[in-house]
Amino acid sequence: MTIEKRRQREIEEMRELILSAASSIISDEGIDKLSIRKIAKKIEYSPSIIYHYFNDKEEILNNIMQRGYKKIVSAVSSVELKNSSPEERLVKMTKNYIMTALKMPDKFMAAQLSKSEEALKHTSSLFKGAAKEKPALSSLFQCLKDIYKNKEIDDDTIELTAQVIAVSTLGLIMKIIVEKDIGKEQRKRLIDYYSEDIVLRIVNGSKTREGRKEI
Amino acid sequence: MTIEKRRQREIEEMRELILSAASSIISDEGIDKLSIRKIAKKIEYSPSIIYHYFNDKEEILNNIMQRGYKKIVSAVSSVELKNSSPEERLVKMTKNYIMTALKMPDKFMAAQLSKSEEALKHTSSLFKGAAKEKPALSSLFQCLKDIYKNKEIDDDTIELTAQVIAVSTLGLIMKIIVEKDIGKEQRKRLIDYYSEDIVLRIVNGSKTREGRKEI
Amino acid sequence: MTIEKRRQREIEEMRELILSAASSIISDEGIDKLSIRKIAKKIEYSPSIIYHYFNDKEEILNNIMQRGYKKIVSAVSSVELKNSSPEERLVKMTKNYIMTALKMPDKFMAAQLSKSEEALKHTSSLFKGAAKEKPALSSLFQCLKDIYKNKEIDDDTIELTAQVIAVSTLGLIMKIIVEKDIGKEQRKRLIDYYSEDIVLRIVNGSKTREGRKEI
Amino acid sequence: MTIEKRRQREIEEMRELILSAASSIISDEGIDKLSIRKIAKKIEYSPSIIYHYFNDKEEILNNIMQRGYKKIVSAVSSVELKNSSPEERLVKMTKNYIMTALKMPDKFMAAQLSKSEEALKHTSSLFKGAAKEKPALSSLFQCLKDIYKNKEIDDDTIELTAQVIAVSTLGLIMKIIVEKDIGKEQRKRLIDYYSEDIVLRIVNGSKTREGRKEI
DNA sequence: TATGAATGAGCGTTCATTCAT
DNA sequence: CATGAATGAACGCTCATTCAT
Repeated sequence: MTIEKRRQREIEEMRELILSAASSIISDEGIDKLSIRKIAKKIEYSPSIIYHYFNDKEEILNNIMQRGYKKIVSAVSSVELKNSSPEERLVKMTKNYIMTALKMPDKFMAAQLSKSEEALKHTSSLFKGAAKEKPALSSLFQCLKDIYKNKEIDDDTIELTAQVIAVSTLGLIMKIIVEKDIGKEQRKRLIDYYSEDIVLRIVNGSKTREGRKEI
Repeated sequence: MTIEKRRQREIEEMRELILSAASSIISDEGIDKLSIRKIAKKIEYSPSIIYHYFNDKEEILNNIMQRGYKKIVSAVSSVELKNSSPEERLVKMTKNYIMTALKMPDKFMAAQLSKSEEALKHTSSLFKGAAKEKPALSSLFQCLKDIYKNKEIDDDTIELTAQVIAVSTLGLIMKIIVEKDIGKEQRKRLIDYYSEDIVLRIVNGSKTREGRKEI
Repeated sequence: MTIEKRRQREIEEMRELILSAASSIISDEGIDKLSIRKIAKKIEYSPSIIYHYFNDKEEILNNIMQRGYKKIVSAVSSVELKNSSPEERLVKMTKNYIMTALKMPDKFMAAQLSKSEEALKHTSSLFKGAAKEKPALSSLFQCLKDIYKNKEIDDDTIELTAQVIAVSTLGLIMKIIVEKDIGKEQRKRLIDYYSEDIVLRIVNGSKTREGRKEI
Repeated sequence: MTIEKRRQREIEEMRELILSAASSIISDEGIDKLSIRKIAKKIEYSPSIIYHYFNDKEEILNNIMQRGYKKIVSAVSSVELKNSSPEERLVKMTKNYIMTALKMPDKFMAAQLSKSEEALKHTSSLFKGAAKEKPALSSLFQCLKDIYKNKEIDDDTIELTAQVIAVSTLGLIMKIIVEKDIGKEQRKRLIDYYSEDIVLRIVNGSKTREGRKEI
């Protein structure tokens, strides 16, 4: 039994090794520069051995992506501050999302930018009804509903708002990843300002000064 | 002199020919399917001649991207509705930006996601002081200044806001590109809602309901 | 002793298992799609174990082919219709040969077309004296001798005739295999016409119309 | 003009070089062991250059085969001995066929044994009506008609006879190629006996001794 | 006895690039 | 100015085989 367990562990370790090598190549050179041979060179094994642990290149890519989704989803969903206002939760959620994504920039980018069906199964979030299907978006949607509970805003609009917040945040994350040299301080300024101010303005704001008076 | 001028012109024409061929390949097949051979076939010359006009493939790509930036900059800057409010200008700007980017999705993505120094020279916009250096961001910054002209908001914050709006818009654009099958209607809904509502909320909004009342 | 016998039997069983798996792969996908891995998958063992029972892939192939020869030989030799004329036996023999070969087209082709020494040891039949060495050809030779028993035809010529009949039949078989889509009906027509008419003409026929009259 | 002609010639030479290298590999190792890389090694060029002269491996194979067909067809069709009997023509035809095929054993085998549609377009000859479509078979068919002109034999049967003669001859050729070491003398014996005796027996022979008497 | 890890060679093909002409 | 010949590296992938356990 132990021997089999050890083998299982070794397999898992090798898979991990391959995946992390792949991840780092993606982050260094971009997803379409990833090649089996490069992975092999990086882990100092022959290319063929990779096919012992994965069926093909796509399986490797799918694995990298799925790990990303899971972390993101749990980062967003796990915000359960019971005694806090929905606004506070929204801020926390946004920040969690950003921070989690920034901890795995390569994988995150790879996942979010892939147009493959496999990837889109997880990452698509702009279609009508996405708030019901996509776990991360759904958490955001619920949070917005709480915020709007005393107002008469239809679900479609709330979903739209959730989608826009999601993609906006994504834009910030991506740019922070791409512009890798902006410095910690500026990075913090942007993230804090965005998640503590901008997001709240989006949900609470009114379009114009005049509009605001009317409320 | 004239003969040299003609030569210069011919060179420019050939470069033009090559670049537009390359552009159309990128539009048709995506940026990573671009190859020197395909360009050559399209312009009906031999592959080698291309190296008379460009040092290598990268130079071609850089040129194409620079054109992209220019289009974006002019799309954003050319909003000169003199008789309109700055808010109206902001909306128009945002929409122009989105629409222009969506007309050249592959080039836009490639440019915005490249971590190469060449690309970052044009696309970086998150560093402190970017509003003064980057033409497109500068236009946005000016617009915000107009909106805030009666308020006491320091330039740093306005720059931050401009940066956040820029990256948010970018996020929307990218997601629309990646999720290529959301349908025209939903696409329009998102773009309109974002540029006509959300962006205005960002600039005019207050953080909380309570905060808003105080204004 | 018994334990060793059992081991021997188990080894033989395993070899059998491997060979029949290989055979079925060859039938399904053709001889050049046969691979150790596929055999291993089919018998649900690891590829390496196969090397315990065979030295290499070639040994497996040689074994499979030898079985083929045996089937052919027995198909030809087993025609023991005691009460029938040698002509009838010849017809039966030819048909048996064709039918047996067509039941294992890939193996048959591979064997007959291989120029390897191993293969030629079994398949060569054109050399002088082949009728004495090669079992299948020998059966044919005997049959011809019976047919010609009242004529004065030297053994060399009879051998030559046997060889020619053998290769002719081979040609028909191969073409039927290669032209896999001729249809059952036409196939039957060809086989019947060849084995019931042509072969008899070969053995009994005379060269020219004049010649025939003389008989 | 001359320069272009020279270039054309050089291209043709290179194609020839590639094709003959490919041919010799096929004859040495069999058609399914042919690889672009082996060709390249044999002609001492890089593998990629081959793609300057041929679009892909298949084009090379098709070329090899088509050359074969043409030679065969002309070998069979060009027998125009006006003052000779149809029987004499048949003998000559058969011998020409055999000799031509044996001059390019590799190509001939490759063509006749390929199951690819491309190849079968040229080599298939067993289907009903083949005598009308296939040039080589048609020549043979005409020859048989001349032989049978005073007898009442329907075209279908004549076609069948032509087909059987064709495949028989093929069988002889193939075996002679495969058994490459039978020696010149034996080879000649077989070819002469087959084309001068056997073939005539096939066309003129009757099934049984009794049958012959009836004629 | 049987395994799984690992290798190295090979496959067809595409590519950016160089160079003599 | 423009060409075509040529290269060498790289791609994903499959294979027969070896070896320590």
